[in-house]
Amino acid sequence: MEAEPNDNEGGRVTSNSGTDFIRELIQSDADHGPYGGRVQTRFPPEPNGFLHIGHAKSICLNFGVAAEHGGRTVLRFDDTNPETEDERYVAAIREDLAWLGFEPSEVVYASDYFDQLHRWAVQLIEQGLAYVDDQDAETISENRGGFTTPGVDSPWRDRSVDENRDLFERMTAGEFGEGQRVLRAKIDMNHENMQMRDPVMYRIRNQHHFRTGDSWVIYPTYDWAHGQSDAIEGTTHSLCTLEFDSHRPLYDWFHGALGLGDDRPRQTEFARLNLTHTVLSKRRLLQLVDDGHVDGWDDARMPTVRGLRRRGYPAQAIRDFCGHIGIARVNGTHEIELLESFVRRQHNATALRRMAVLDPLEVVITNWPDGQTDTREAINNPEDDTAGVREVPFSGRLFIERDDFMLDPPSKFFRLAPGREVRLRAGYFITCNDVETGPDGEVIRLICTYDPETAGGQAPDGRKVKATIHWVAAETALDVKVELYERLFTEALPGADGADPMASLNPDSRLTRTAKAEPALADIAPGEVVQFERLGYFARDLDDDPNTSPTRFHRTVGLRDEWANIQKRQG
RNA sequence: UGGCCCGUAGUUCAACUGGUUAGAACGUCGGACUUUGACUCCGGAUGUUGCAGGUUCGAGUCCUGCCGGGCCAGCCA
Repeated sequence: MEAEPNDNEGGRVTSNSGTDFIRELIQSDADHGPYGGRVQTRFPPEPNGFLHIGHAKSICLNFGVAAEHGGRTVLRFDDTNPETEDERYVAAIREDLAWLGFEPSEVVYASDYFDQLHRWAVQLIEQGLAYVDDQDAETISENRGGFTTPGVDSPWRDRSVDENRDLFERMTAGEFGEGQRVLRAKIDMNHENMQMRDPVMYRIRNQHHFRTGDSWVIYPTYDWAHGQSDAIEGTTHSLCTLEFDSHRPLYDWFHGALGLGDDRPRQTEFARLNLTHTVLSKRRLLQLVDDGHVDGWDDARMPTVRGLRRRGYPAQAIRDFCGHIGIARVNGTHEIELLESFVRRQHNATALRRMAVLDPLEVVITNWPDGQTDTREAINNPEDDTAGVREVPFSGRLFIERDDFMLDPPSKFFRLAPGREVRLRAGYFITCNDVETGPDGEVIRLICTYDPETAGGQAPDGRKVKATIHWVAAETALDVKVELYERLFTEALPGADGADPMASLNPDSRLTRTAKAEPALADIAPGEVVQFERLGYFARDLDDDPNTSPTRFHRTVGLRDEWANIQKRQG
């Protein structure tokens, strides 16, 4: 693995260093670990929500490291809690995973292992390492103790093996109500690690499970199901986020108690992804949806895979980002700008160019032959010779961007102003001779002339212009709805210092405009991303009717904008 | 309050496991180029490696103590 830092060959970007502590561990295990060179990972989502960019990091890691060693990655749905889980999430997760570009070696469910888990639970009971507790949830919680106070043994902790076995079978058979009894591991109520104070293995839930139906009324907890599922599948490296660090001793304890061999799975934790100006917790995302701050899980402002997809973020850019940010044990927050830079890099190479005007200002060309329409040829993508050219209609009445004109421009402003000449991209040079203003002094129309000698954009006399601006011919313009997005949260770290994250929700995170666009925009398919010249990348809505002219675009990300920086600096 | 994890440019990560002047990306600033103020190219700035001691010829790396942040007391995952 001699990857150069930030190697961008073939459009694939490697991580900062090309390696990380997890890859080093796996390499070492592959060389002389207990797995005989085998590497197997798993991605274990709970089917109760949609995948987001944080999951993408985990997916890239799990699938990435396995692939690097010719290993396998299992997609395992962690369906141990029928309360919130549902089939529809399974479908969505599989779809998102495929869109991200990953194919699992196998698709399984923790519920596939319910029989085995149950047999193992009985085994632990017989070994005297698990017991049925009759205490209710509140009492169990009280008796668990605190960080500085030891726990109190349950009065049912020393039941006989026979009684435990009998009670557990009756739990399984549905003789008791929810919350009446649980199965607990018998470890140490005085352990300094709270996870080891006799954790619950099974609880009673009289609920219909979307896969096992009504055949079970007891369901394994995460701690009991997860590590054992890993073991059943032959996972070698169980990679999870930092908050499970304190669960690792328990993860290992179960395997040890069951007498698993040295080739049992090992858990390694890494930092979850955080991104500025957004939230990534399931709870917060749900809140955004439920409170109607966004249209749904697939709203283009959501950091969900579906949201990013609608927004026009390419899977490749997401993968490159995940590969680049690396893996560490430090809980940090990545700047969303980094993700955006990968999105731009990708689209710059591949996106077709089109012209659209978001805030139209009318331009009348006084020396243009009345009623005549000309056709200009424009390059589809200067970064890609194979993308070809297209025809753009030109006429005596045009729209340009309101921002591209100033009545009284500062010295740094290069664009159009009274008496100034600029180039219309792929068109002609035009000069502004006069300005029509409305009652409040606002500019409503520019009176210009064009230079017929500058067709194609070059002046035969060699004179230069300081700016090239985009434009659209009025008569042939398409009206399209364009969604402009700003940060979902104004604060870089919503909820920092204990604040309510929702307090920094940006009320103007979406701005809808009706843009004037050139006719060739009709060539763009739903889901496809184009560059509106000088403005940014825009994705045609996925649900737009492919048989009609485009009606809706989402701004994926703006272009880098030096002029905006200059303005910002000068206040 | 106890235990565990973690502190390296603004941000995220490197630093060949104790060895020369601590690097890169994104961001930022300046310049070149330009029919996108984009892209590309060149260059600059930003570090008391959290702090204080210690070991050593030599410490970002090892040790001790502080400080700061995160996680843990669900029958959630």
